[in-house]
Amino acid sequence: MDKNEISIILEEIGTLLELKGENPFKVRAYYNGARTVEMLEEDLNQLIKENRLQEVKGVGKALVEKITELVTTGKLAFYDELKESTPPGLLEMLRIPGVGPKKISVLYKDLGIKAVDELEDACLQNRLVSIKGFGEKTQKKILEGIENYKNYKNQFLISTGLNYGTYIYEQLKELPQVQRISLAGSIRRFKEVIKDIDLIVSCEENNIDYIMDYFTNLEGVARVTGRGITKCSITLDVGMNVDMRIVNDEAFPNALQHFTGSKEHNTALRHRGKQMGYKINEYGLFNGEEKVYVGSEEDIYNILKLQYIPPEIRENNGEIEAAELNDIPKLVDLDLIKGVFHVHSNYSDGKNTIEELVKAAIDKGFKYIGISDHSKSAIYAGGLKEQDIVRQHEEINNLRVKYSNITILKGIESDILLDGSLDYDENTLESFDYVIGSIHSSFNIDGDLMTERMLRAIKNKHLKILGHVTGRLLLSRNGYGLDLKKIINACAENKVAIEINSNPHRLDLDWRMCRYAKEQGVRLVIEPDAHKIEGLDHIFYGIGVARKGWLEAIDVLNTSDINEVREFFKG
DNA sequence: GCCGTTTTCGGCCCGACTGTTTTCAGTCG
Repeated sequence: MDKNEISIILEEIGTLLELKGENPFKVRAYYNGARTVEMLEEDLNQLIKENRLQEVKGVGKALVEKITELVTTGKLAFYDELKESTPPGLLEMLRIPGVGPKKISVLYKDLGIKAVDELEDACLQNRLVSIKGFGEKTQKKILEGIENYKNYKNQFLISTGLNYGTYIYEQLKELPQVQRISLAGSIRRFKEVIKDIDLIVSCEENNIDYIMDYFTNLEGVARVTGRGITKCSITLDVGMNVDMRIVNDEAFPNALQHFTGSKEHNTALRHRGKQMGYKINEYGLFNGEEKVYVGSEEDIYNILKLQYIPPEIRENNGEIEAAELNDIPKLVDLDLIKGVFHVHSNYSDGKNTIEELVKAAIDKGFKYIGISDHSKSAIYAGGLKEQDIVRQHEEINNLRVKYSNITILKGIESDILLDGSLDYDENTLESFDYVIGSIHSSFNIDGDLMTERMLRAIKNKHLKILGHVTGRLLLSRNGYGLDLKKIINACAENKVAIEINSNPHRLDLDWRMCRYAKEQGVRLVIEPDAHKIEGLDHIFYGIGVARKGWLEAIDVLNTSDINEVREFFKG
C-alpha cells in the first residue's frame, strides 16, 4: 500500500470520526496525518524498518501503529470497524453545501436518513422542519444544495476558473469605487483543479453596497447565494461559485494573504505569529491590541522574519522553513522560456503548417521550435510513415534557410508500444534531433506492467523527453498507476527530460512530483502539446505547474539556449 | 490524537455568515 492510498484512508478516518461526533482535535490529527503522509519525501517502508516513523512531525504513537498496520498488512482493523458502523451514504452527504457532520448526525439519528437521495425525499416531504435546529430555510437550502451537487459536482479546471475569474476581475477593476482588487484562493495558488473563485476588493466603506450590487448583476450570474457586510457570494450560470470579500484599503494586503491560503499555510503562519506574539487575521497583524502597519503581502512575511513566499508554493509544504533560511527558490517565469519542442503540424493531427507555426514562434520571441508530430502507430491522429518523415525533413531544411533567426528542430512524438519499444527502426530514430516518447494506446494494463513498459522506453538512447507521463485527464480519467518515483529515477539515470504537459486537461507531470524530479537532477520541459498556433499559449499553465513545483529556470530545459539544448539532445 | 526552552496536561488558528434562536451552533473558508 503506497502513501497515496494510506493518506486517503487516514483522511476518511478523519471524516468518519467527525460524523461520529468525535473530539474535533482528534479529527484534525487524522487530517494532518493524511497530509503529512501524502507529502512525505521518505519511503514509508524504510521509516518503519528503521523505527523512525514517530520522528515525523504530526505522527504520534497512535498514527505510527495504524500506518504500520496498513503498510505491513494492507489493512486496518480500526478503519474497517469504523466503516462497518457508518452507512456509506453519510460520507457523500457531506459534499452537499451547507450540510456538515453535525447536521448529518442529527438527520441520521432523528429521521434515519443515510443517503443523498433519502435526504432529498425528506426535504420534498417537508420532514426536516420538524427537527429541532432545522427550519424552513435550512430545508430549502439543503434541497438547493443537493441540486447543485448533482448538477456540477463543483469542480473545474484552473483554465476555466481563470477565464471566468479574469472576466469578473476586469469588470470590477474598471470601477472608480474599487481601490485595489486581486484574485485570491486556489486560483492564485494555481491549483490544477479548483472549486470556486475568490476575489479580494478594497474600497471606501460607503461604496461597499454599490460594488456588491454591481457584482451580483454581472452578466452570467445565475443567483446570489449570500450577502453580508464584507462577503458576497454568487453562482455563475456554469455552476461555479464566486466569493468576493471587501475590506478597507488598509487591510487589503492582510485580506489578500489570508484568502490566498492555503488553509494549511495560514494555520502554520498564524502559529508562527502567535509564538512571536502576533495575532494574524484577515484585517491585520496585531501585537497585543496594537495593529502593526502592513503595506503589502511582503511586509507580513518580513514582520514574521520570513522571506516573501510566492502564492503558488503556499501549501505548508516546507515553504515556511525555507523562507526562514532565506532559501525560497527563484521560480521560473514565462518570459524565460526560449522555445518549445512538443508541437503538432498538419503533417499529423495539427491544424497549422510548419511555416505558420514557425512564424508564430518567431512572433512570440522564441529562439527555437521543434516540430513533433505523431508516429506511425497513432493511426487515429494521422501519424507519420517513414516516407512522410523524409518529406517533412526536406520541408524543414528549406524553412531553415528561409528563417535564419530561429532554430527549427526535427522531432517526433513516438508512441511507446506495449512492449516498451519505440515506433521506428534505428535509422529513422537517428534522423530526428530528438524523440518525445508518449503512451497513446493500451492504457488499461496493470500499473507494474506499465512501469516496466515505460522503463524500457526510458532506457532507449533515442528517447530524450517523456511525454504526458501519467496519462491522466483531469476531472475525467485517472493516471496509469505508475510507480512514478521509479520512472523519475530512471529518467535521472538515463538523462531523459520529463515533460510538463501544459494542456489544462493534463498538467502532467503533477506539481507534487516536480520537486522530487528536480531533486533527482531530472530536467523538466514545459511543453504546449500544441495542435494549432493558439495552443502554444498553453505553456502559461505549464509555467504555473512548474512554479507550484518549486522549479527554477535551471531545472527547465527550455529556458536554455539552443547550444545547450542541442548538447542535451546529443546526450 | 499530537505536542512541549512556559507545559507530560491542557491546550490545539480565526472570523463571517446563516438560521434558528432570544445568545448560539453549525458550516465554511
